[in-house]
Amino acid sequence: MSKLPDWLTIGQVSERSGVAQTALRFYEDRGLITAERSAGNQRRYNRSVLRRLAFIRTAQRVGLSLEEISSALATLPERRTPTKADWSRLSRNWQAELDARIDALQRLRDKLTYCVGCGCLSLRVCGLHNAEDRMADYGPGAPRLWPAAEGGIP
Amino acid sequence: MSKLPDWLTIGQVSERSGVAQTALRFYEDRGLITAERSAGNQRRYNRSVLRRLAFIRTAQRVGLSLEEISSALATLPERRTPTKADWSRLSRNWQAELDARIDALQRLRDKLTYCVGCGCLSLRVCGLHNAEDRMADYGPGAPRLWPAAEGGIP
DNA sequence: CTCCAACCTCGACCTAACTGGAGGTCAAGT
DNA sequence: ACTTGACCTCCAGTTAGGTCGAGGTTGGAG
Repeated sequence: MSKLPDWLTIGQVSERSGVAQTALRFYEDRGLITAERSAGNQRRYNRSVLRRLAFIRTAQRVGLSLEEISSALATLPERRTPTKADWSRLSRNWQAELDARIDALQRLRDKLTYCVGCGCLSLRVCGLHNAEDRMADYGPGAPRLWPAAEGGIP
Repeated sequence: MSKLPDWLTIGQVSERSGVAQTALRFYEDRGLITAERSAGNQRRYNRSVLRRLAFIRTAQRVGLSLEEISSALATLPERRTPTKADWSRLSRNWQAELDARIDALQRLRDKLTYCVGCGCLSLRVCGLHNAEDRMADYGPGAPRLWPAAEGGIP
């Protein structure tokens, strides 16, 4: 049997994940990933980092900040086995956030679908248009568009 | 009947939309929104800007850049009525993009759901884990994680 | 042992998306 | 006429998420 090592160099991780080496060091700096070091101080990654990176990039792609991702991943110890309780807590938080974002996306998409039919984004009179101007009802000192998004995108 | 004006000041738009005045000027600068000017050079917004802002913020929240949003909105003339052809083209593009993102989000969420069950994000042996390490199959000079995301988030 | 590609750190720089401040204008109220 | 507050422009600064390059070290092949 060939004895392929059970770790990866930064170059290998970069190539396999498509994440630049500079970004990998940056992520490490931010605590999103970790690596052992060789005798000569070079990074030695566990294969599991690939999964972690896939997770990070996917999360990022859908609009989550590195900090949000980081604090989620932080609750998943890379060394110790996480307790099921840790897991459930993290998961519950994320599910809510993800559900909200999926919802927002779908509404955005559906809005577009409707509008193709009626051309209302041209911003004249339209049922949808008026439906969204409801916020005017709150009068001065009016509410924010996304009260639920507090702590989301600033 | 009271004669409430058919336009809004920047302060009113800011309050109703929850978007800072500085951001409104910034958006205008980037061509995302427009405004008439009063005799004294102050911005006078059409109510329709509120809908546009809702759209912008929603799109942004789900990870689209201002440039992407801008180029989409750019095809919707605020003054002329857009042709149905314009509309369909724009819509098709966005639908695809949005569908892709919704998909990514759902996969992310479902992954989490599964993992709560098996604890696989602890990064030991797990069906899912291995399923994702398939990229190793491509060998060196391997592909990117998201070949389809070309031109997406950098 | 010698090479050289691949690695290291550190600090400067970059883009996107804003925010804040300085300094000035405008319109309404007293 | 004066004051006040909402507005204007312009420009510098901030945060997130990185990239780049200089200058130095490592490690595997020959």
